[in-house]
Amino acid sequence: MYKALFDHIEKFITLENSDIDKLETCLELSKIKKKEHVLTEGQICNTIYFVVNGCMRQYIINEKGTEQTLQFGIENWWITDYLSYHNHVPSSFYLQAIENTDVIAIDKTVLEALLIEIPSLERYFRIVTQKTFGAMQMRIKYLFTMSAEERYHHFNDHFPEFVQRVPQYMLASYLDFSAEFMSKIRAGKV
Amino acid sequence: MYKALFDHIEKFITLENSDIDKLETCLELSKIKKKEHVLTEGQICNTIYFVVNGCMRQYIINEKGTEQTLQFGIENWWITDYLSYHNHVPSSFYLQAIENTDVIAIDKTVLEALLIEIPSLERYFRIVTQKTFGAMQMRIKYLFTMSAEERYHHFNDHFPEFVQRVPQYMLASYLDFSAEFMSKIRAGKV
DNA sequence: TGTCTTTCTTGAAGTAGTTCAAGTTTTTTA
DNA sequence: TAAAAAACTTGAACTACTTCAAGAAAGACA
Repeated sequence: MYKALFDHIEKFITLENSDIDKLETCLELSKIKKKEHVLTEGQICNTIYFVVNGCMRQYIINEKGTEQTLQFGIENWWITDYLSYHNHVPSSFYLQAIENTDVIAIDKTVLEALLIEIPSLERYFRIVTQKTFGAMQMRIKYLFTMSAEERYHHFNDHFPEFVQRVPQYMLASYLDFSAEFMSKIRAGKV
Repeated sequence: MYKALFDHIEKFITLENSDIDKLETCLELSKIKKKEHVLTEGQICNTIYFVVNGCMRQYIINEKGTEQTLQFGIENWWITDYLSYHNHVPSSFYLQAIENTDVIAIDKTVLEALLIEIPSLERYFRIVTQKTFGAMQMRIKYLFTMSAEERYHHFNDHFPEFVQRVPQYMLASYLDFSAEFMSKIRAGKV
């Protein structure tokens, strides 16, 4: 089960066998049930999650009481609240499983120790974060330049399987429009 | 002039004197004139920029021919197109100085060599990128939950000096509304 | 200093989305 | 397999913005 993570790491750096052993002793697999939270608003986030199987999401509840999904995390993605994690401040977000999900959860103190033991992991996390940041820059571009309908079709063209996998209302909020409008787009009534 | 960067790095890691010497030989200061570009759409981005003095921005030109600013970079910020940088694909963005700006520009090949020579720099970049990513997550939250007027006041409350520093139309597009609407918000006509 | 360019302002008209409320369909659970 | 819960649909009314066009003000530079 840890293999998913080892494989992912080895896309970016080379691990010695001894590193793999060290890593293995630090990791712990955790099963998150659908709808279960691993972080809620106001908590301090001290953990970083690698999704092995399933799907997580980061969301907020706005002042109208509606959930808005800001980020999804599927297989081979890391997900956490980096601001709360690094600045040790209460989180503004919820982190929830939207399927039964297997994650590797690494506690901040464990990770710190690990990064000292295996410095090349710094490189791994640096590259992965920068690439994710690059994807986020593109997402902002799409949010800024495309209409709701264009965003939906663009997303659907690029990730058709994923669109089938999550409730429409979550995807709607991720693409920054209402669930009702999503319905109308899909029905061609717009 | 490099001191700004050394100081910034030492907020996160400790540099040996020998590291500082190594670093110093690799860095090159570059002066970017106001309105000058260091990256235009379609180019591959092979450089990462640390702003010492002045201000840069990342922007696009949308299909109506209007510029939309996606990101600003002021003193002590790194700015680049991470997607183009890592995936070696043409950039979707422009990177431009909006004031006469001093940057430390590090070429990808130079940086790669540097990171091998000074592995603790991986840690520096990892932490800086993750913190910036955290800030970006908050930005998305604000874009999703606040009205145009709220976004303006919120930004103005947090960065009043910066608001004075850039043209309103650039800030308007960064906050994702039109320059005209910005005018009306400021005049209280909304 | 004057001229050119850039930035900001204003109002009127238009529109891409939201909100609400109610009903229907699908999925989950006991 | 029935009942409950979650997710999706629909139309009508509304609104937070955009767009356009034109003029005014401020800033830059020859």
